[in-house]
Amino acid sequence: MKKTVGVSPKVNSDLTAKARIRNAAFALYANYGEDATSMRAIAEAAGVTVGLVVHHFRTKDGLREAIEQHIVDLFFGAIEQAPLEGTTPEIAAARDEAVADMLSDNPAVVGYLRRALLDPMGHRGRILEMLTDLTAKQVATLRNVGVASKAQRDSSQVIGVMIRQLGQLFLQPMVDSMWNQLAGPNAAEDDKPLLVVKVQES
Amino acid sequence: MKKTVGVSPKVNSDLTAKARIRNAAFALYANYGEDATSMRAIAEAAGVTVGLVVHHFRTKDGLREAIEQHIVDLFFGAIEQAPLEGTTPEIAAARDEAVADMLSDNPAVVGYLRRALLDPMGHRGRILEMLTDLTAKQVATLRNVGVASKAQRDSSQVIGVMIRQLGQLFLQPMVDSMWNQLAGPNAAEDDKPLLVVKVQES
DNA sequence: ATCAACACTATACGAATGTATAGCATAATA
DNA sequence: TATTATGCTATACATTCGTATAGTGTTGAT
Repeated sequence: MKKTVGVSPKVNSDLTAKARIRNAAFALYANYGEDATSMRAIAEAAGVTVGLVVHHFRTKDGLREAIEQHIVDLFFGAIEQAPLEGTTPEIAAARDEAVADMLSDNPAVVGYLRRALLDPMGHRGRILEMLTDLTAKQVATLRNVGVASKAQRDSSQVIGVMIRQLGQLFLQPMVDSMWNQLAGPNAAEDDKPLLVVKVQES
Repeated sequence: MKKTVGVSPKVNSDLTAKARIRNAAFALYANYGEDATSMRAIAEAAGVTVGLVVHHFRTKDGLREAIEQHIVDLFFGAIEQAPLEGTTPEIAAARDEAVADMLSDNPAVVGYLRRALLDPMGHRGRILEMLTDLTAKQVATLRNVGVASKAQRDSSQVIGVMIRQLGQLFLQPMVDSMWNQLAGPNAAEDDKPLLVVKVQES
């Protein structure tokens, strides 16, 4: 395997064709959805032919698996690099911020997850399970080091983390769209109402 | 394996074929999305042939327009029948409840709107604009009768109404899915964390 | 230098899609 | 009763889809 230690993953031209294909498909899926994205559109966006897409990923299912694994890697990388020092809320805040930074660096993640998670039952992939598992393992790890608050049940805390980090991102487009229609495009951004999404113990 | 989604055949049996087709398409779109639903699947679910679908709605776009108009009618009908008596918060509560009842009677509305509203950019229909308009007009009407609270700006209140009524419905499946995976299918439902979605003045 | 593995293109095929058209039966209208 | 409109079926067509296959050039190990 050819290594791609170009250290600049943003520059697409330095990437292997396989990575370029995955990135192109990722962006298209995030913007238009998997159903509305053809293999030919992916190939064209990546600057290759359809045959090469099939060669590297075999099927469209394989392509989605690669994309979803990539998303999990991004989450893992973000959480991993958050520092483990300070008080419990400080640690939680640091982890939340690391993930928030990753999401803002990779907008396709938000778009893809919004589409995948709004359809939790019928979705063909397993990205929600994978991310829930990842978050649960992280919470468990923190607990074992004695960091996390033990006041909440495990499940509640995991759900809280996911919803806090993703819920707002999913609903915000709806708020923005309505705000644009109601207040006009040149209204003061400061007046836009603030969206609050959280979960609380029942 | 032929599975009927959403619509009970009893209610369906004395409807016109045109209404049956719209209802079938509505339920399928809500469950699987428009892209994943073929005209032939709609025809089969409605017990007719493809030709009749085309005969009544011309194109797939026409079918979506009919569905979205039907949704607006359902909202309008629900709001219209809410009583205009009592204190301001009582009126607001009555309207919220009327809409909540309608949504619980028509689960396809929730499913359809979840898909349409979480995908505000790529969506081909105009259902978000239509519903925002409808809600805005309702708020204006109440204001003219001197009912609504004037503390909030118009836009904020409209967005608040929409988000309160729909936001939770959209995110709840994600919470449920995670709760199932983390706590198991036979965990006490009472322990499931509560989802909170709201907007506040900035 | 040879040979095998790999990256990649080109073309083709069957299935499924949205839509168009022609025809049939029944009910309304004259 | 004759005619016209309407609800509906059946079939066909062009396009697009995912995927399979065969082939070309290039790289890397022996």
